[in-house]
Amino acid sequence: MSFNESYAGAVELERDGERLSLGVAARLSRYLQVLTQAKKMGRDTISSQELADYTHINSTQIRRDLSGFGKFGKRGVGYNVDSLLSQIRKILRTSGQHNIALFGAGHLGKAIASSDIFADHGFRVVAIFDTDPRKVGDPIGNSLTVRPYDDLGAVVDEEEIVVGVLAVPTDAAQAVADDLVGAGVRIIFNYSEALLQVPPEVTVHTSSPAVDLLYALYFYLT
Amino acid sequence: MSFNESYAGAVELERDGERLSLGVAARLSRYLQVLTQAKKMGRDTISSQELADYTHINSTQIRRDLSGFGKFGKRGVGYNVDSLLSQIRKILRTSGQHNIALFGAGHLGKAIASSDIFADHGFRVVAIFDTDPRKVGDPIGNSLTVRPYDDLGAVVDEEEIVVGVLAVPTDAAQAVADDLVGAGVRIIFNYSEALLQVPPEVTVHTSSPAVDLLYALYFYLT
DNA sequence: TAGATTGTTAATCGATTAACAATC
DNA sequence: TAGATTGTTAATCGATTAACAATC
Repeated sequence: MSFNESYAGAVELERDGERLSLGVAARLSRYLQVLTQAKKMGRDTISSQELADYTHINSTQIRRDLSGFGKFGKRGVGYNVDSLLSQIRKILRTSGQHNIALFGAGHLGKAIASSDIFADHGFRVVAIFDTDPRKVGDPIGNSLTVRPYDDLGAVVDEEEIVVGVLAVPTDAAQAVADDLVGAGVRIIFNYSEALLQVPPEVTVHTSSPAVDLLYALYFYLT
Repeated sequence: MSFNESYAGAVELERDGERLSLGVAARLSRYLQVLTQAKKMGRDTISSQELADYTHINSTQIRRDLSGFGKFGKRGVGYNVDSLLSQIRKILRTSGQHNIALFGAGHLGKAIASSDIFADHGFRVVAIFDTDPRKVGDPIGNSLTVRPYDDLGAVVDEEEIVVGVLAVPTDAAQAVADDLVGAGVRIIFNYSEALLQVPPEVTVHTSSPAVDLLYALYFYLT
């Protein structure tokens, strides 16, 4: 492994599997999201202040986060969108391809499956399941069709699924979580309101669009 | 105004419009969400450790957050679910009724409109709009029908809309935001990927289910 | 009593912010 | 050069964590 002296901060990242902190990873992801959109809008450069306006993250914090990994900006100009995009992708290791299975072909499942945000960032939704036989075979998004729930185990193995996303009704969520754990999946994304019980080696992340809205409203309305 | 000595922390909250910090408000909302679900599951009490397991917030942090407003727990037992629910609701002032207008009757719009989480917390989606004339009049959720987009101004006035939620395609979001601002709405929730330009007195909160997933995956996968 | 869990302290770490020299 | 914006320092604030007496 070799690296330039001026990227001393990046050493931190590489050193014996040392992870980014949750906070830094979250912020870098948000910069990535804004940069991706800025690029689509044809922007060449962007300043830390503009990133701050869009993310509500303090501009000093942004410059600090970035300068920890190298000198990516030009004083008086800002950051080059393309170059910053590729730097952050490198830091977040988004080059790897990770496969996702989605459960529930209802409104939320369709909304998630149709989003182009995964393709934008190197993730792929490779399967969508539903227990309703009438939905099996329905086309979803560009390239998927709804599969029968019983295929879960086989698909997890064959497609190397690392994440299961639950967009099912609250009272169905625990059963799906159990089956995913049984199939060897260690990361579960829960968009239902269920409080899931899983073994300690499995990580559950719960959030839902409506809950996000609520949380922010509490703040803005007071 | 009168209050018990033992609730000294709450004074902080009442004192001349002093706000909760963003962090505290966010965490209290998450406790509320877990408590609501725990209550539905028939639980009577819950410990700070259980809240920590479900929210991934440190249990000491949780006890600290709560003890700032009063002594809500019983040592050796935990917190009474009902009583903690009502205390947090009081702190977050969720008694008030706030009306929301939703834009976009696609998959995400329908998913949000059908969620019962708003009703659970004193918010109401009172209108859903779409520019597609074929969707106008369609029933959504329990009590709504899709309204024509041109009714926006009138509905904002008549229904006292305080929040506009954008579940529209990215390239349509800015136009809706402009119209909402023109109608006097000051809080916009953006579930599209668009980077919205609004006047300084308007707050935009951008998030989308797929982006949330991305952000957390970066962390869990490394 | 014995076991469990709160409420609280103290120590540490990371986030936030203002300020400003460096420099494009 | 003049204006803008980065990279970085220093000071402050809030979050995190361990530890433990109080007490249910």
